[in-house]
Amino acid sequence: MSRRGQPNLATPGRRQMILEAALACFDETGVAATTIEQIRDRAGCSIGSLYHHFGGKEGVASALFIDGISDLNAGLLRRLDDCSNAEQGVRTCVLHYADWVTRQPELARFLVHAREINFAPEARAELKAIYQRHFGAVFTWFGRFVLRGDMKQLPPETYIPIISGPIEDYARLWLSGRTRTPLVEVSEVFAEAAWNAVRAR
Amino acid sequence: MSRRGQPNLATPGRRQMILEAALACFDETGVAATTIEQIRDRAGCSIGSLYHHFGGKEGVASALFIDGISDLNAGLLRRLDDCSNAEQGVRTCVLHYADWVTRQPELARFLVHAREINFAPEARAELKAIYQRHFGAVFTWFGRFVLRGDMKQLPPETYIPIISGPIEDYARLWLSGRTRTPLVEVSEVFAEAAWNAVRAR
Amino acid sequence: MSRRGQPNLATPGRRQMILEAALACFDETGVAATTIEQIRDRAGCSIGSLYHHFGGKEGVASALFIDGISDLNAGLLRRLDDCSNAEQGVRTCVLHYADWVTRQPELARFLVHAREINFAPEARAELKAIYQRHFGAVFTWFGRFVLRGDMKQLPPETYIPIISGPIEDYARLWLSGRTRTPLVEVSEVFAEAAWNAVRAR
Amino acid sequence: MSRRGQPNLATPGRRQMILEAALACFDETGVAATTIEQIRDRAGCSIGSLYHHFGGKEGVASALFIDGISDLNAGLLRRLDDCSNAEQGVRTCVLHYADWVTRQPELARFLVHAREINFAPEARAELKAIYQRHFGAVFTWFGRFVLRGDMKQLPPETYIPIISGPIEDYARLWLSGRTRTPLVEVSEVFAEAAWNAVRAR
DNA sequence: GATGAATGAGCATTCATTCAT
DNA sequence: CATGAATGAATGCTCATTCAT
Repeated sequence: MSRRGQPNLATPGRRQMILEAALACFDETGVAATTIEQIRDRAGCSIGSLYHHFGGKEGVASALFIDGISDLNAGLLRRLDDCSNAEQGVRTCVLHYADWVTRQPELARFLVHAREINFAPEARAELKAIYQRHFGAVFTWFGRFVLRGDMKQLPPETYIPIISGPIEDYARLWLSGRTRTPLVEVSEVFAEAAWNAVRAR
Repeated sequence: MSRRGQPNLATPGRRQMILEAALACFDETGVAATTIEQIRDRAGCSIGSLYHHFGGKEGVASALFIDGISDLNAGLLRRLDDCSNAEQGVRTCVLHYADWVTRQPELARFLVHAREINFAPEARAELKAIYQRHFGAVFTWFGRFVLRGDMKQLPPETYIPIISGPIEDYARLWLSGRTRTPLVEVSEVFAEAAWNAVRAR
Repeated sequence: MSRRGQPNLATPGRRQMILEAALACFDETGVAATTIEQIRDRAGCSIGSLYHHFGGKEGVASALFIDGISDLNAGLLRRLDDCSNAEQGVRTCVLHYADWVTRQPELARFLVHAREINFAPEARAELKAIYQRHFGAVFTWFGRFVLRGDMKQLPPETYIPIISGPIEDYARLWLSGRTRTPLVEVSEVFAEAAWNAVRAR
Repeated sequence: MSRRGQPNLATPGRRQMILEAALACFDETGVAATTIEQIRDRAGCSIGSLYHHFGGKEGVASALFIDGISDLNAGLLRRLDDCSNAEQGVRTCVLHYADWVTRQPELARFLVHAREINFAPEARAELKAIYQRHFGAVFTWFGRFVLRGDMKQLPPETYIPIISGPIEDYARLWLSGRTRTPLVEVSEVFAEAAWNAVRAR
C-alpha cells in the first residue's frame, strides 16, 4: 500500500514514520488543531524533513487520506468478488465497513473527519479519480442485480446513503465514544436493515 | 427561540447581527478558519462589542448551534404530535429533516460541521441536556409502537442511524454541492427505505 | 508631512516612532536584511502594533518612501518658484538635490536603495500618481525655456538623466562612503556641468 | 574570460550552466529573492554540485559579477586604444556603455542591481583590485588631455559621475522598462552632453 | 565530482484577547 | 455598551548548508 518506492525496504523510512506520527496526532488533537511541531516531535524528525517529503501538514494529511481510502475501497472490491447475489453484496458493503473501522479505528476516525483537510489541487484530482474508479466498479457490480429485478430501482445517488449511511453514522458514534456497543455486535442489524431497505419485494 | 431576554424587541440588535454575520462567515470559510476579525467586518461592529456579547468566537458558535439544534428538534416534536402510527412517525423523521435542511441550508451546513466547535463546559452541559430531553421524548413516542409489534425490536442505539442516517448522509452530499438533485425530490425514497428498514414483517 | 491625522499632536505617536525606527534599521542593515523584530526592538512597540498600523515591513517601507519622495519633490517645486531663467532652474535642480541629501542622508540612502522595496499595488499606484504630478509640473516649468531657445531641444526622456544623473551618481558615491568630499563642495561643479550640458549655444 | 582552468574545453560544463541559470534567475527574481533551489532547478544540477563549484549563492553572484565587470572594462580600454583625442575618448566612454548594455541586457541588469550582493572578503578584494587597475588606466589615458587643456580641470572624483552618470541613469531606466526608446537612439545625445559638460572653453 | 535527504536557525505573520478611553 | 489600539504567544514555513553515499 506504500505509495512510493522506498529506497530501503528494511527500515520503515522517514516517510512512513512521519505518516504514522501524523495519524496519531490527528487522532488525538484533530487535523486542524495539530501543529507541525507536534508531528515533528512524535516522528522524531526535523521540520525540514517533513517539508522535504510532504510540503506541509496538508500534504501529510492528503497522503494519509489517499492511502486510507484506497485501502478501504480495495478491500471492498476484493470481498465483492466472492459474492454471488445482491443480498450478499449489500451485506458485504455494510460488514466490510464495520470490519475495517474496527480493525483500524484511528485511520477510520481520520477519514471521517477529513472534511477539515484542505487538499491541494493535485491531491483533489487524484481523489476524484479514485472515487470515480471505485464507484464505477461498485455500480457495475450491482447494476445487473437491479436490472434483474433483485434490487429496487432507485435514483442512483440514493443507493450509497441508504446502504452505507446507517453503518457510517453508527461508526461515527462509536469512534467518538458516544456509544460503547462494538460495531461487530450490531453490524448484522445494519446489514439486515440495509438489505430490507433496497431489496425488491 | 431567542435564548436571552432582549432589552428591545423591535431592533434586531447587535446580538442578532453578529449571529447572522458569524453564520455567513462559518458557512463560507468554516468555523475553524473564520477569524474574529472577519465576523467583526461583516457584522459592522467592534471587536469589543463582540466580546461583550459572546465572550469570543466559540461563544458565538455555541449560541448559533444551540439555537439551531433546538429549532430542528422542536420542529420534529411538533410534527410527531400529528402522527398516529409508526409509519407516519418514521416517515416524518425523514421528511422533517429534509424540509428543515432545505429551508435553511446555511444553518444546516453549520450544524453538520459542528464537530470543529470547541464548546465551553456550560454550553456542553446545556447541549447534553437538550439532547437527553429530545431523544427521551422521541423514544417515548416510538416506544409504544415497538412494544405493540409495529416496528422491529432492535438494539436501541441503532434506530437513529437506521432511520436518519441515510437522509443525513444525502443531506451532507447535497449541502456540499456534490449532488444536484434537491432533497425534496428524493426524500420520499428515503422515507420509504427507512420504513422498510424498521417495520415489522 | 504626516500622512494621516494623528489622534494626538503632542506625542509623536506609535506610527511616527515606528517610521523613525524603521528608517534607522533600513539605513544600517538595508531594507531586505532588516527584520520586523529589529524594527520592533528599536521602536519599542509590539509586533502586533506594527502590523496593526502598516501591515508589515513593506507597508512601513512604502510609507517612508512616499513621505520621503514627496518631501524631496515639494522642496524642488518651491525653490523653482523663485527662479526666473533656465540656468537658475537647472542649477536649482542640482543644488536642491545636493542640499536635501546632505540634510537627511539616512532618508536619502533609503530612497536610493528603494529598488529592493516590494510596493503593494496601492502604494505603487500612489507613487505613480506622485511622479506624474511632479514631473508634469517640472516639465511645464522648463518647457517655455526650451521653446524660447534658452535650452537645447532634446528627446524628453533624456533631460532628467543629463541634468540630475551626475549629482545622483555622486550622491550615491558619497552616501555609500566611497568618497569623502562633501556634496556641497562639489555641487557647484555639477550645477555648472549640468548647465553646460543642456544650454543652447 | 573564464576565470578558472576548465578540465574540458569542449563541453560548457556544469560551471557555465550554473552561471547561466543563475543569471536568468537573478534577472527575473532579483539576487536577494533568488533561492539556491531555483538556480538548481534551472541549471538541472544537484544542490551539492552547486556548492561544490561555487560555495553558495554569493559565490555564484560574485563570479558572475566579476566576469561581467571585467568584460565591460576590458571592452572600454580596447576602444580607448583607437581614440586619439579627448572628445573621442569621452564619447567612447558613453557609447561603449550604451553598446555593451544593449548587447547583454540581462548581465547589465545584474551589474546594476549588484548592491544586493554580499561579496565574500576575497571577492571584495579582487573587485577592488580590478577597479583600481581599470580606473588607473582610464585616468592615465585622460590625464594628458586635462594637462594639455583640452578638458576642464575638475575635482577628480567628479569626472566619472559627470561623463557616465547620465547614460547609466538612462540605462537603468531602459533596463527596467520605464522607457521604450532604445539606448542606441539616444546615446549620441548623451555623448554630446558629456563632452559639453567637460570640454574646456 | 555528483547526489539529495536531513537539518534547524531564523523569520514573517496571524489572531485571540485585554483594557483604557 | 461601544470602541479599536496594543499585545505577544503561537505557528507555519523558508532556505542556506552539511554530509553520507
